[in-house]
Amino acid sequence: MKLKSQINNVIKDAFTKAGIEHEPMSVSEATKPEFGDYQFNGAMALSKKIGKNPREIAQNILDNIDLTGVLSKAEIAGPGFINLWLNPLWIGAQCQTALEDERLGISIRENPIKVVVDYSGPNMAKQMHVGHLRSTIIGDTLANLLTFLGDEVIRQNHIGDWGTQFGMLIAYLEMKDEDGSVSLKDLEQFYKDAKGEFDANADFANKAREYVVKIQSGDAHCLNLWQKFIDISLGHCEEVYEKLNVNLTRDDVRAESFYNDELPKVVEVLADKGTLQESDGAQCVFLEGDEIPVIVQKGDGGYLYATTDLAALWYRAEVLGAKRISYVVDARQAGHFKQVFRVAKEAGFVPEDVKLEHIAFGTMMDKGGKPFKTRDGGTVKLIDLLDEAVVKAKETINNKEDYTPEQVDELAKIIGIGAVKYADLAINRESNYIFNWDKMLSFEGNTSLYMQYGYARIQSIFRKYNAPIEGEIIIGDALEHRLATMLLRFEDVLSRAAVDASSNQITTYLYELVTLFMRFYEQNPILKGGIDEEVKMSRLQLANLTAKTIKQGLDILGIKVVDKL
RNA sequence: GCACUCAUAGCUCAGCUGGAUAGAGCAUCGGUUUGCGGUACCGAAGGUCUCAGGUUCGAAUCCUGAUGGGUGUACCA
Repeated sequence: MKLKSQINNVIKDAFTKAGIEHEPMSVSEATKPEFGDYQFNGAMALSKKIGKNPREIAQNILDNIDLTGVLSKAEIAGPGFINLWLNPLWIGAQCQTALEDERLGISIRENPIKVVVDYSGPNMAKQMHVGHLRSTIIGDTLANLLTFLGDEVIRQNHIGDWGTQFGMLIAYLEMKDEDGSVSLKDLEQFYKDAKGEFDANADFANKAREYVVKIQSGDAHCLNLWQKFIDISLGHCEEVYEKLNVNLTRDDVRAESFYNDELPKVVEVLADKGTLQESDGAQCVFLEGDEIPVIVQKGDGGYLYATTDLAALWYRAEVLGAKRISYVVDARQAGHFKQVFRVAKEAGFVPEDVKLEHIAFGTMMDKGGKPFKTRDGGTVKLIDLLDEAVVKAKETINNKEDYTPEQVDELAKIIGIGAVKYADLAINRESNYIFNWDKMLSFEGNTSLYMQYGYARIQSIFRKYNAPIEGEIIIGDALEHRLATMLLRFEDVLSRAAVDASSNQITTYLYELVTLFMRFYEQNPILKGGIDEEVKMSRLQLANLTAKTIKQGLDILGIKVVDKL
């Protein structure tokens, strides 16, 4: 239900009837319940354009506003605000419609576009660490969200599988002379060992360098080893994706190496356009206003990540046909993407109408506000963090004796992983955020457990009331009215979150929804004695729609729900 | 040096295209129960939105400057 545009239409009609030629600005949610459900603030803005005083304009709009359908009441307040009340009959009916629909009344985009979401992007030389968490889950949420709204989403995992370090790694793999399944269990250690050998053993170092060249020139033996290495390393990542409940598969992988053949062409095209300049032996594009050039080819002839990114942009826009390309990458790379996007547009790798965006996010910090590290200063492996979350989640489960050990484990997984993801997604992605176990595993405040608890509580109602539900949703009091309105806002929230790629708009909404439901439920009994049958039916349906909305919202965030906690 | 970014309650954070008395949670203090899941709900207290100007009928939000923090600054990705 596109609630806001429904209300906007009513205002628009009022404008037409009132003979106001201007396009009305959009209504917004009322800041307080006393001010109604929505408010229209456009009268003040119009006052100068039309040359009348705002209250007069507001009165004119008010006189022409239709109060028989969507709205039931409208009032002028203050300098010219128009406060709007939704019609209880109408919102009741709309909730009913939503409840009967699989998609909860949320429309599928009429003009869907192809969107590439580039996220996760682990380095095959190392194990995934906490730094990959945000890219992975923010990107996954964006992809889930756009898919749900009807866009054609192409997930792209731009893994780092190319570069000088791989010569060293496969040379070391060969030296160990085994299939890799043992020594690659701990990539971090393997990398360290290889590096140790590289530094200590000149013969090995030479061989490593030799292997870099061999891979790049397509030597079968080396490529074979390299492939084996990548397969195992990617397998580690997939374990993490599985644990994280993230929808990335091998089909989504377009590695750096995938673009190898295109790299010389990128440089050629730029040279043909005349945008290329040599500087200190390197091939560069100097952008107007930027001091630092974009280097696309090194002095020794090698290519750089900007080159690969340009090739990838071309591939995504021209081959895949994307109209929106979203890079979910650490905010520190803002400068890089700004430049690469400009070059891509100016050189025509990407058509003008394609939207390129860097979905930047901040760093994960520890309690002291420092970048998140292990006690000895190393990076925290993502898999360890997730396992710890599950262990800690287990401690929060109260009546373990009600479940089998397997059920407890399953529950702990859902709760623990959900808590980590929710805590991250609930923060405005652009700011750094402080990682805090106690906070994220708390049942209080804007946490996943509060949502889970709310959801489980509703499920408990339906376990108790196991009979057919008939009748209509009747909006009887103020809390029901607010709850129903909140439920109908879901699509507006999702649309907005899709534009801004901001998951925290979804979490904020869910938190408000659950809070509102808890209040509603506190004051409006459902299954207690003395409740009128019609009212009971109505409230059961509101509860049901609330639960479905929570579930759908968390599903987009990639978080599972459980019926019992 | 230059560029980008952030600054909101003791703490952690919301605040959408500028709108009415700036909102939550934690912590503090107080209240609600013969309890449909109290891991809940209600209330109190807590703010010169870093500072100084400007634009506007109207600014936490937009612009300029200052201060303080973070990040980036050509052949790594």
